[in-house]
Amino acid sequence: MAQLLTRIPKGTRDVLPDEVYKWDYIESVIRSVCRDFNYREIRTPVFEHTELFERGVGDATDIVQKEMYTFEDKGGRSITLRPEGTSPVVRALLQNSLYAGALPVKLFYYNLSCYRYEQPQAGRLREFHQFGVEQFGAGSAAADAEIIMIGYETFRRFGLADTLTLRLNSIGCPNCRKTYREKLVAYLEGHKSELCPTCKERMYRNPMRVFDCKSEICQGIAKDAPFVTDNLCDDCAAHFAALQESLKALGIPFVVDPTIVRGLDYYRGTVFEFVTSTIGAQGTVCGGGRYDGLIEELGGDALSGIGFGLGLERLLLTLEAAGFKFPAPAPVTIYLGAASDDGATDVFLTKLASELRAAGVSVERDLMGRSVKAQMKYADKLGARYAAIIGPDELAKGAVQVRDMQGEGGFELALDNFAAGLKECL
RNA sequence: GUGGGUAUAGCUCAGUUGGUUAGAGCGCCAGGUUGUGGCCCUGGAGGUCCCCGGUUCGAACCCGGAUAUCCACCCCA
Repeated sequence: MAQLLTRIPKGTRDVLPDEVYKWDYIESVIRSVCRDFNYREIRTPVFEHTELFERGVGDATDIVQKEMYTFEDKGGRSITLRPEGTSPVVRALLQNSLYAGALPVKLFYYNLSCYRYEQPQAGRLREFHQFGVEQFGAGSAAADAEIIMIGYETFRRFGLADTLTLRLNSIGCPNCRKTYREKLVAYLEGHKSELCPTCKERMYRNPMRVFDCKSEICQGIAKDAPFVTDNLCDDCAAHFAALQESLKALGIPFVVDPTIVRGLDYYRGTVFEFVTSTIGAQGTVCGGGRYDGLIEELGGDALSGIGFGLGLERLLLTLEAAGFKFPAPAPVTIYLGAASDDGATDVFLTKLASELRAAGVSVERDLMGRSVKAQMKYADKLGARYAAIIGPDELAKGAVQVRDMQGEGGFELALDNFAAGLKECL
């Protein structure tokens, strides 16, 4: 390789021409899902004021900040590249009073690029892309079920319904969570001496992390620890039960997993993840939950919200691991070659290509001045449906032999009516 | 931030105990008579063996460092 001036930044990816069609296909499927559920697209800027992403309180904040791409712009404002999709959407909802119309407000975003300063690994990049849905105003279990259904339906349309596991949990409202937290900490304090150093250290800061600690000893302790799901208040328990009933009625398989945690305080009640084991250690393809506290946190009136984010790179990895066959893009319809490099032929090819394109036929013409044989090889490589080689003979005769590149033989077409003639053969 | 693996042609990779002009497959280009692809055959182009230093008569190979990348940990809004 030649000495390059610079390479792509760590944790970022080029999407090359040979793989763009996969992204196009994913987009078309996801847009069809959003249309069927009647969600409307919203687009927000790549960067926001840093305060927007700093809203969480407590220890989560500085952990979060460590991974944010934050800088000062020329006007002295603190700017951050969005690390996630939900808070910009909430900001836009409030700023544009989208809540003032009929509720619920149902929004989605697609191919939202997000930025986090992390150590890259399988399924984890510094720039990644998300599809997400957000729904505001409905606090019912039916609303939860609809959001989860969108995720499930998306995976189902990709043939991944059996590849992914839906994990479901309720982390309760602030009241029952507080009670539960005290209970859990008290339990852990009883085993303090046995816990691994990490768990000991985060016992007060983030006690629920003990549930996904890798240490066998901690797992043994966690097994008998009190679960959130057994310690919900009556309202939260009823909501969670109703959601599970809905999912059962819909035939959506799930497992209740009390270890699913959300780091930030504004999460309420339902949280869920769609997880796969086929793409490495970062197997959460889709994660979401109810965030009834966020809207107030950002200065709005009390309004419930629920949504999910779905990692498009991880979705692509999952599809490829499953051997998914993406529909191939249509190759060029016809290759126009030059039998000689005289000016008249060249001008004629230019005009003919232009006519065909104006008629909606995709055309590639010789630009390299290569031999006829080399041009035919090139047309073959392109996967062109047809090829026609034009030179003085054809111009004199007013007709050309069109070769069928997918089979044998071909047919003759008049040059003065070529576009119309070719379209009849398509 | 921490740990491990890897780094040789455009791509995927060989490369002997350290020894002369560093290889294969694929891809690319050109030929296999005059103006027609696929299969086959022949030829060609293309390499600072990631970079810097060390050991040695001699380094792609051994040693040290740096960088990049992959994977995992951490974390996961």
